[in-house]
Amino acid sequence: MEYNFNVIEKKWQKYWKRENTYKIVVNKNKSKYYVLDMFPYPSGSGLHVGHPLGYIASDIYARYKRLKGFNVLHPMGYDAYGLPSEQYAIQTGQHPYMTTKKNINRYREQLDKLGFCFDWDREIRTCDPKYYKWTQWVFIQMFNSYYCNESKQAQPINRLIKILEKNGTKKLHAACTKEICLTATKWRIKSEKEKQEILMNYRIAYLSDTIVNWCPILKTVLANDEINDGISIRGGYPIERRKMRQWCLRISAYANRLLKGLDKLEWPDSLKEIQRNWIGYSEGVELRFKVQNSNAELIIFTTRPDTIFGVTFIVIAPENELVPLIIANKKQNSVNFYLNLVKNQTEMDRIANKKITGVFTGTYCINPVNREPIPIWISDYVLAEYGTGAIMAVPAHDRRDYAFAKHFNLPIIPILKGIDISQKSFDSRIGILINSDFLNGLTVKEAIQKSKEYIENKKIGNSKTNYRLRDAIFSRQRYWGEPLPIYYKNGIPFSVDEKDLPIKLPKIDKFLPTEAGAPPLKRAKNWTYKGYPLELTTMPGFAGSSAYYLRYEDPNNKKHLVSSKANKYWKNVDLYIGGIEHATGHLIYSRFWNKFLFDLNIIIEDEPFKKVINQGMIQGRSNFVYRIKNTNTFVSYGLKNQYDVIPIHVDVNKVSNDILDIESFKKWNPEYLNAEFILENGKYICGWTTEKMSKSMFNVINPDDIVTRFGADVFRLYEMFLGPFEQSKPWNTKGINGIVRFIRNFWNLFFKKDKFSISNEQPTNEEFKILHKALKKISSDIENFSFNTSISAFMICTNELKTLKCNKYSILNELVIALAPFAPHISEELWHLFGNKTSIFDTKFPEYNEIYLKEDTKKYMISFNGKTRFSLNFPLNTSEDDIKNAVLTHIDSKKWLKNKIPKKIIIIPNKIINIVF
RNA sequence: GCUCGGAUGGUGGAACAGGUAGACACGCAAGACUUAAAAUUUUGUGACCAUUGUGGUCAUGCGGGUUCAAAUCCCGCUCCGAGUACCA
Repeated sequence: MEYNFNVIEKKWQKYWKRENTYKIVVNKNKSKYYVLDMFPYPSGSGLHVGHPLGYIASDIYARYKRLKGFNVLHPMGYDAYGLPSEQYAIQTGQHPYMTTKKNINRYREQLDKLGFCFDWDREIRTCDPKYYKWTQWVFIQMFNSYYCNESKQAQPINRLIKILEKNGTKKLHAACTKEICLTATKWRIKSEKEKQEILMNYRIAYLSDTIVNWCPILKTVLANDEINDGISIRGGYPIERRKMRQWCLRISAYANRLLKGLDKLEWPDSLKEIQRNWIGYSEGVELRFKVQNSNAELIIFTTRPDTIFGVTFIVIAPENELVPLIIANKKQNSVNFYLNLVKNQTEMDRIANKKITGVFTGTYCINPVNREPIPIWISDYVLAEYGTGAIMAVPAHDRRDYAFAKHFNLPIIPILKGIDISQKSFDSRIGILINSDFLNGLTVKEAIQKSKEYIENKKIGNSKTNYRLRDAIFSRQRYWGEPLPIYYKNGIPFSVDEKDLPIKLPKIDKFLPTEAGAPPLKRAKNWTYKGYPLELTTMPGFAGSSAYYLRYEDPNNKKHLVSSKANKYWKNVDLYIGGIEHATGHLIYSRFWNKFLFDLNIIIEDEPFKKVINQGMIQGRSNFVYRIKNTNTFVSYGLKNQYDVIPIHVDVNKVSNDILDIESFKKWNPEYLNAEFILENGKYICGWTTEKMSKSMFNVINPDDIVTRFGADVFRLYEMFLGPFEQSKPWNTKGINGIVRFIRNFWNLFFKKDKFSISNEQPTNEEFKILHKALKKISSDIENFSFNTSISAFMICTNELKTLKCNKYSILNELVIALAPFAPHISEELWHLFGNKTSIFDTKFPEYNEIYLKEDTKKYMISFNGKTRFSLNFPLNTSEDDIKNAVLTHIDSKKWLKNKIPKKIIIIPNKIINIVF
């Protein structure tokens, strides 16, 4: 009987829906397993074949775990806030909610066709007020918390106020924007406004003047992970650096925990490495340099205190607050000129201009170790936001300082023995110190240690750990995002009362910023709370996705983000599947939110995702035709070198197995209607290459088309068979026939002349062996995410059973269950043909049994000098001597070995016998 | 620049811990079936040499090394990919 996937797939999709097969509830008798996909942003163009890759893998794994007896939570939802809907709204006036809703429906339709086992009752959308109520709620908790460096966790801001009232800032171990010194008396006499400003210095969600990435075209601020090379990732617009008052999250306070936490996670090493680099741990010292003829002190951070005798100048960032205090009178003009120059360049200019610029302040400071005066310079190669925004320059041992010194003709003092610095600096940390007084003769490592001790003993500085990780800027001057639950009373920000959440996004007539440049929410009527104005900015894209996994655990809870009962059962995500592009964005922010909620005792795990797997990208496979220059003649791929040709992208849907469908190509574009073709072997062969899947390259494959032609099961199997899950690979419909054949062969095992025909005979040992060998490989491959090889095992097994004409129930029943995670529809159909009345997913995954895999003889490879020649079988417990003798006899019988005498015979039990001549 | 990956037939890729390199699949070639094509099916398929057959030589980016034995471990290089970048 022909396998009619159209009928069968629809039938079972309806059945699963009707029977609520995938509805999951807490069940204390079963262990939980939480499989999560990174939820999609529903874009207007729908899914292409690359999108479902991760969903298929998670679906297979979730079904597998379910069959293994776990209570599997496998939800899905939508990350609904985003720039494209907003841009579309600005252009068309259509409310982004409508666009988003339409896109979500389209996504759902496409996802449903693939037969996933999501529990749709738990669906969430980040733009739903019922959901973003909790995003706002977490923000309020952050606003009302500070980070205590002593207990290493978030604490209520009221606790901080009590400490300030009692001791001032003296014993305050709190993460802060900048160090403040204040006595309790002084704190008490501050005005309410002043007090609130001081608290802002400590809150985890705080308002601050920071240098931000401003995109003048989008009229909004962007985070570091939202830009690349000075250009916004969404839209590709240039970025400027501006100082603005913004809401920020003090993620930097968690830097150390975020770094340490990585060690116990089962994440890909590359992903962990990216996060480690992004957090950027560096250990060094902070040194105080007194400014000559002034009370000012410059604090600089260095990881190389051993180079202190090589310091020949100091450089501070143009934005450094101390700049006005330092400039000598006579240099006022030239410094101002330079500061203006720096201010007016965009981020892109700064990156593009590798030019060395800077200006001398006319002022000197004193090297705290050797008391030498050192000139202070200003240059934009020093960043205001890292360390203290000032560096000690050691041109002999730092590439950038070297370039600067050469450019402005400043002295260069080497402090390591026997190095050549005539062409470039010597940056590596290997060598013996010279020119360095008490450090002379030490290795760099020893010198770092000794200089550190010296600096601390002399009280001219202290040890310090710096992180590269910056606080997250949390304000966006946009409409389509969660409103911040903040209102202003006399200019002082207060958080909205929790019982008044959610603060719903107001209706506005236009989605653009106002003419005066205020954020779009300024357009809203009555945008107030208790009569006071509400915050105008909205939350960034990562807000809604930072704790969404918790909401799936208890999606309809009106009182809590997640009940402790639900959280105690479902805990955190066991397996999280998604792209590596979220390494420095979503995956860091969620870890931070999660740790914060953990500190507040709202949840019981301090990491959100135990195991992460990154799926590879599916690239497009573009096809080309070759047009002979200035003609309408196209030449086949193999002959193109004989002509002067221009390659042209051709729609991959007009090509099959790289052979062009000429008629369909002619109709594609009126220009080609009368085209001529130079063929090879009667065919027009197209060239091909691997590129990103995109409309402009005509290489987009729509999963709907594949499903229509081959069915969802074949599509699922083929995506997994394409190659290793974590590797990027091009889509190529060419090989799909292999899967079609496999499914047909598999199906035919159950049928004889169009009739379902299964025998109840006892299988032979050989048949059992075939089955159990496959089961062993399949289950271990699923556990290792090696889906392609596990499908190979199915193919081998199917072919072997086909050869044996085996249609025995005991064999096929188990095989069908094993296939169910991959091809749920066909398996469910066959399962019901066996006479079962419940879903196949309520049964148990078959265990393999070693008994059937046992061999009575052991195969030994016989190799000469390591090169394998032939193999011999020996009964299991043959002694080494017997084996040796047998081998020697065997060699003797070979004519061509007559004159050779073995020097040594090495026997590796059960494996190999190597004979050395 | 720094960090992390990777390189295996015509193609996608197998090879668990160093032990038969190329599983499985695509493609290709030849045969069967067919008026023909498609589909199906059988056989072959790393390269080279030899051949009635058994066989032999070379092969996992390049050059070395360790080992009885290396795609796998070590050292050096080439190329490709990813992340990050005046982070002091």
